[in-house]
Amino acid sequence: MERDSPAAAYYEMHAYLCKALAHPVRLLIIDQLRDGPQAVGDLADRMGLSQSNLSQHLGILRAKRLVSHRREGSNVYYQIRDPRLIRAFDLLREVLRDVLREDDWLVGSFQASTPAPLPSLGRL
Amino acid sequence: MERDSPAAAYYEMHAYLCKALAHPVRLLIIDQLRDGPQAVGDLADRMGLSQSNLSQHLGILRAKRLVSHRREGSNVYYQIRDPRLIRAFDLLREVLRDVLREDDWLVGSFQASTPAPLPSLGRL
DNA sequence: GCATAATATTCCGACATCCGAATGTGGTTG
DNA sequence: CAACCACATTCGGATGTCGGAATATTATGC
Repeated sequence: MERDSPAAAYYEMHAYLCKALAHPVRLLIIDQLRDGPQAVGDLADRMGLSQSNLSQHLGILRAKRLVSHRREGSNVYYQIRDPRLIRAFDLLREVLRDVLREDDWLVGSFQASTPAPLPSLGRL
Repeated sequence: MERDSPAAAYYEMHAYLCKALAHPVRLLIIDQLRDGPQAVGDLADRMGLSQSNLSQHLGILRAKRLVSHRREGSNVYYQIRDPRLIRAFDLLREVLRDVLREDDWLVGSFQASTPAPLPSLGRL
């Protein structure tokens, strides 16, 4: 494949989109928006995140056109743009479940290399 | 807020998996393995990547259990473990297509001047 | 207009990822 | 075993990402 072919550009953009999924907080946000729009404040409360940090993550999802937002009064409501995003999310989660079932992976390489903790939430 | 709840750990691992998709070269690899196993050397030739770099990316996919590998003679063959990975790949590519159609986010602007902070990953 | 609430953006130090070069490892061939 | 081949791993510097604090923006109520 040529280095700067249109195909290569497509993979770059695809990766650019996927980077939005490559962070636990943003996955949590997507999962929270699964059943409809949510106001930023409510999300922050429920997720136990700082306002600034949540807003930054929402900004990333917004820049990549994965969520849309509208003002309503003094609040801003975010929602998922495309339901296929949820389907992709769920597919990857299924893959993850099977990976975890196959071998004892959790106690192996993962925990060693990722010390980052997270606020809790939600249904699995 | 329990920062180490099982739910949070799940999102962390989900993100850890997604990071494998968050790079154009690894997406290209996944696409190349779509129709069956491939030897490392063939992949390197076809993609025009350095041996070292390809091997590092394969190592990441392998560590996350997204591909499996087997020796055969002096070659090593890689393949996708779970077809749902391909489905997720395709879903996200569809979402990308529509995103690009909605706003004219790409056309002409991707290569010359970046409207939103699109990352330039040097060379593919 | 002023004060306040809700959200966004900027700045910056800490940490993670990327890639090439060099080096290591295991299998094959003579 | 020695020389190669196919591939993996390590090292290091450049570059990118993260999150908190501070600051800016946009509405609402008075």
